[in-house]
Amino acid sequence: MNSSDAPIAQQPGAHQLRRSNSRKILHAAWDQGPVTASELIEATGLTRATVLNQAKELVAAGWLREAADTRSAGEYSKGRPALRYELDDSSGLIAGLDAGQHRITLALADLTGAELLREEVRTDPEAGAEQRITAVIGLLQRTLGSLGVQRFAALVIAVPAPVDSAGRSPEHPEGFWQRMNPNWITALEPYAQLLAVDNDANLAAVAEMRAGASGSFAALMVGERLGAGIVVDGALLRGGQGFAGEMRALSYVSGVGNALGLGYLARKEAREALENGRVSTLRREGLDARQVFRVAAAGDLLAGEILESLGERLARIAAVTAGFLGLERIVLCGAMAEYLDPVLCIAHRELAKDPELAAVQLAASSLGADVALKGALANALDLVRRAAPFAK
Amino acid sequence: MNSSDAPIAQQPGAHQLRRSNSRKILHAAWDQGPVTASELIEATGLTRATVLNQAKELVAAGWLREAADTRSAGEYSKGRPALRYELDDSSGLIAGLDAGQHRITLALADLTGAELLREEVRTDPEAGAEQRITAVIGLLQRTLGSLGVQRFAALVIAVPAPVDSAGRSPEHPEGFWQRMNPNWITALEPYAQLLAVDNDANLAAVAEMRAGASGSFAALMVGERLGAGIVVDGALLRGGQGFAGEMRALSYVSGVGNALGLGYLARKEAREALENGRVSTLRREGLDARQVFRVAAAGDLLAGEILESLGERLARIAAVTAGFLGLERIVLCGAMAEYLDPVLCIAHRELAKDPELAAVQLAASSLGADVALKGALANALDLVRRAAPFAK
DNA sequence: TCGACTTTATTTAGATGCTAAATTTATATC
DNA sequence: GATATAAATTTAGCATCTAAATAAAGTCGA
Repeated sequence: MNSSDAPIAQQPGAHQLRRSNSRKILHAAWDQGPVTASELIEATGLTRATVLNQAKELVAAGWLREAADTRSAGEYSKGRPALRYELDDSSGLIAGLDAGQHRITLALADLTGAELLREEVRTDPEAGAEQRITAVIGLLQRTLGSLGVQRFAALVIAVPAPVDSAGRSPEHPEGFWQRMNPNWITALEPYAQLLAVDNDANLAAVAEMRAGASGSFAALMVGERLGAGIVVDGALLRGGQGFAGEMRALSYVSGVGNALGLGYLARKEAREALENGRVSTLRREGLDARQVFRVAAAGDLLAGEILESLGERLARIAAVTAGFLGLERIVLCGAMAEYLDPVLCIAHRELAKDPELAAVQLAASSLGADVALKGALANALDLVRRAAPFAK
Repeated sequence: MNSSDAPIAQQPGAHQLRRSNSRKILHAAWDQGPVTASELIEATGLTRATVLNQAKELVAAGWLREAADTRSAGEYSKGRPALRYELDDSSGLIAGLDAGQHRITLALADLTGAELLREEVRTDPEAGAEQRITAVIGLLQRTLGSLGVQRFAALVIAVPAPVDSAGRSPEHPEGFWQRMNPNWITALEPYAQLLAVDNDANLAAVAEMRAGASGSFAALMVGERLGAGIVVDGALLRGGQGFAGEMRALSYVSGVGNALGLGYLARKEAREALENGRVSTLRREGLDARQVFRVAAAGDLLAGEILESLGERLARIAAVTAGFLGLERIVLCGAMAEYLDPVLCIAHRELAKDPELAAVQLAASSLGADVALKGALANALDLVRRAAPFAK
């Protein structure tokens, strides 16, 4: 009997998860070339009416564009020619940034993931956070400016430090992690719609996933210091404060004892042996891992011994990491991956001694020295795909 | 100009994810007592019309029931009394089964998770798969029969073996894992609508999560053999063939060397010391871990040494597992957890020596000897909640 | 006991985003 | 130009929501 006016306010908001089909359609169109509506119907299980409707909206929103029709594309067909849509790759740029200790590399790609250009600047490894930030912002502004683009659709930054889910790195006694990750997220916020920071090994793992790895595996960076990106059941692990994949615990593993990288150890062992007067074809000038491998291949005894010790070490590291987590595969990443084969052979031999562990596959990555950067790009692309279609 | 009839068949199906709001409402009503529609509006953000509509349907479907109205429940209020709904807990039973080596325990609970009854049968640890299956089926049939229930809404089985995502266990040289998990999923399919098998340590981890644990931690079973349920970033790890949390790799950890449990080692070390003629108040008859702890508390030197060695061992195990994964916490589970304190103290002392590792919290579970069973129940409840509302 | 008041349920009228089916359009072939 | 084909477009209808108005069920004070 309430005859007063006052309408009862009911919750507004809503509209929640509607429009989920436009995402379906966009995703189905993403990685193929031009697609006809019929193919989209097939792929999404939606009705023709829906597909055409949504496709029209996606074109209006700048996510898709109409391509030449089926007939002109070659496939002969009777009947009315089908409309064809393709991803409007000009509608956004994605970026990956490898902010390493000595070098900062920026890679750009379009929305299909095709790389467009790459820029690189060197930095003083001792440089403070401020300097690094201005160097990166300069690089970004220059690149954006020269392309006449406001900002990137997504930017992912690879850093040599643990990174938690919020993009922060824990404190390090010497402040190294803070220097490597001076809160990039807030610093670079103006330059990308979607932004993420991650550990370089984690991004290497992402790159490996994109290249086909699946299930449970680790991407192990083997150069200067060991660090792993760990994927279990298809999901990248992060852990408290981003510590998953940190290799400090190797100090408890017998026959390993530290988390030093294979490259570092190759140099160190060679240098020490030479200082102790060992005979070898190794030269002290320009002594690096590559030289050790080369000389070993030519039959040098000392270098051979070094590789032997590295191989045994690697086998133990693989056995332990894989053992606790049920990893099926360990992929060795970094610049050394290209010439790591001899060490891999030794490690395989060692692993085969314990049949229970033979299940772990150990292999070198085929993605080259810039895996982390590739992973950053892959991750950036993924961010866009997951968020799309969003307003631009 | 095609005036023929032939209607173009367009995709049927559809209806996909609609009705998602009924799930929202059911979930909001699940763990509270009786709830008014207004409270559901608040909790779900939906309109009154929607909430009442869906609630009505959920009542019809047997998931909710109407409870006494607000007024009669005590809270005074003016105006028209609100309808109140509550979970119809009589509408389904969930079950957890701990299918251990020596003992099989069945626990039943209603849909709120309140435990109703527990049954236990002993089994010959050497019994074959067939025998174990018939024992379990007998137990289930008896229980279902006595309650006059067709089948459980969900049943989760805990087994002492690795279990992959399909519920299978890998082959074990002695066939142990197959005996413990003789493909329970297919064997027990008639007895529950939702069915899952998992490793007991994994389910212990689930129980800990239900009890409030979050982030990254491990539930470590410490009795006869070590085994862990590992949770990273809130997700339970499984790994290839379910091997995540297997502790075989401890054979590579210096000062540990094997995956034997603390209880087993306490007995073994005590027995060996006595055989070597060590003086102690320990008695050889009925020698078990508990006795070692008791005697140590009374000042026995030998027992004290044993606890000391267990503590140091535990510290290393914790450091290694936590180190690789960034675990924030390790919870010790199993029957021993209740009296494990002295060993924990020693382990804490050891961990504190390395400040980098002091971040790992080490604690005994407060969930008692039947953690795995509790986890199985929790998991079963979760299965139902995730699947609900489904046809019954 | 009656009515004012409060808080809720119920009803009614759109809006949205889809399906299903009929209809129209664009092209190739004969 | 008629015919066939395969597509786009239109139209109707349905399910599930929101928004707003209306009815109901109780309390409270006079």
